[in-house]
Amino acid sequence: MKISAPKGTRDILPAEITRWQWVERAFAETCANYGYQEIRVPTFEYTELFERGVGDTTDVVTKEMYTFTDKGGRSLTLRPEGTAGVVRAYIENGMASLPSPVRLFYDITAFRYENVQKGRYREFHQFGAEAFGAEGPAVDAELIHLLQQYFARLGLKQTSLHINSIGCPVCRASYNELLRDYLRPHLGTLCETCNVRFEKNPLRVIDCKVERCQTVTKNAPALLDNLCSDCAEHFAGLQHHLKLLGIEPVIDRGIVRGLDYYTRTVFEFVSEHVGTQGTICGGGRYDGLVESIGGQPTPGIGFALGVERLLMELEAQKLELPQPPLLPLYLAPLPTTRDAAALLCARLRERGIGVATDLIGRSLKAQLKYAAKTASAVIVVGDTEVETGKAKLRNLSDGSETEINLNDLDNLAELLKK
RNA sequence: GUGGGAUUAGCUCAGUUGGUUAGAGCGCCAGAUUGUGGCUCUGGAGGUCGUGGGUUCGAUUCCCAUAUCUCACCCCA
Repeated sequence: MKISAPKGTRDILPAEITRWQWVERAFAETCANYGYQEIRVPTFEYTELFERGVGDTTDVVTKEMYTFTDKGGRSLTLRPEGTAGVVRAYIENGMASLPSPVRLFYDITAFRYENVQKGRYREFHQFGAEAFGAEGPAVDAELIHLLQQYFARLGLKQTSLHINSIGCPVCRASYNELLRDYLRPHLGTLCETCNVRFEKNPLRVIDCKVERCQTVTKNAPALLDNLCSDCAEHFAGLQHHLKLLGIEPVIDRGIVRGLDYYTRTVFEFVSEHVGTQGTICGGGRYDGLVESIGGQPTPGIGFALGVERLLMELEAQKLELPQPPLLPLYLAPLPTTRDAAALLCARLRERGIGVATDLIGRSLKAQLKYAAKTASAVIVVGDTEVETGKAKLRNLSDGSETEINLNDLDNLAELLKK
């Protein structure tokens, strides 16, 4: 045991792969119901894409990227999130000429160099969806409804939807000045980080967790109350659509989001179980992103969902998760009938039946023990059975036996499918 | 980047006030009159006690460093 998996990575073993496949499949099917099509984009991109797309002042870009130089001297980066790559693909492949809006979803691994803790890894999985070309709030509501339906399908409860609007560049700029004016007299009270935030992105001061910062910001003007009329109308429209769909959001002025590209609508699905990593899913609108990466001005909105966090939450809620299936049949030969069993096994597999037989010369007793753990039925293939063709199919869960004919494989295959 | 806890068999963990061949349960493999599983009994395989230094006659045990895991801050999914 010399080499272990790198820090922040983990193996997903057969014992848990079934639940992964389950959430992946449910996500793909839910997206399909809403007209979202899957897109697969590269695991690494030119570093510049993330610097421009995610924002070169964000923690994700400045401190957490896996960046390297390849043998051709290019600076490449393992994707820290999915949106930038999808936007790049949208532009590069001329998808703007497709019928609008363009709806896409993805299922990816992403990479961030940061300290590991509960629900957070250096290589992690995200599901996401993006919609391009729709400006009005209806598409915002569509994505939120999609997520709500996905969670319902999985049986997930106790997650609440938090929404906010962080405005457009115009109203955010004027708000930032308003906020700075409010904060300036209190700079001495604010923590060190917040003094940096004051210059860089004063919005973030509001969600600082240091107590003395919170007392300062308690009466600070809220961005939500200082939106320009277009943004305010958009946010009101979103609430109207959500109400129409029967979704009740929590208006949360504290949602700010750490990625620079967000505009207007931002939202999170939050759980109470996962502790401080309670945000299972986060997303928002990014109306300026396509243009800043070099495309035509195009409104866009999307979300990313942390798959590890989703699975943790499903477990925390003690929901019944699918278990790895047992093999339908095990064939137990004796030393004299190994060839006959091997042939029978192959013939059944050719008919699409999941079946296994002994490969290592185990005793009959040991084979039955093995079968009890790995299969749901067993047939002992002995000399008598091979000669007469008559054998017993034993159900390993209740011990019941059924007479079968080893020469009538189609019939046996039918029986096993039940 | 900062701080707390941990690291002994595949897994969950004992243990030694520093002393010969380091233990248990589960799991795995095999056997209990050589054709019938789950229970029981018996036996077996499997460990450089995370790694590297130091103190000591002697270190799994004490000290230092380091790695990894884990939890939290920050940030994010």
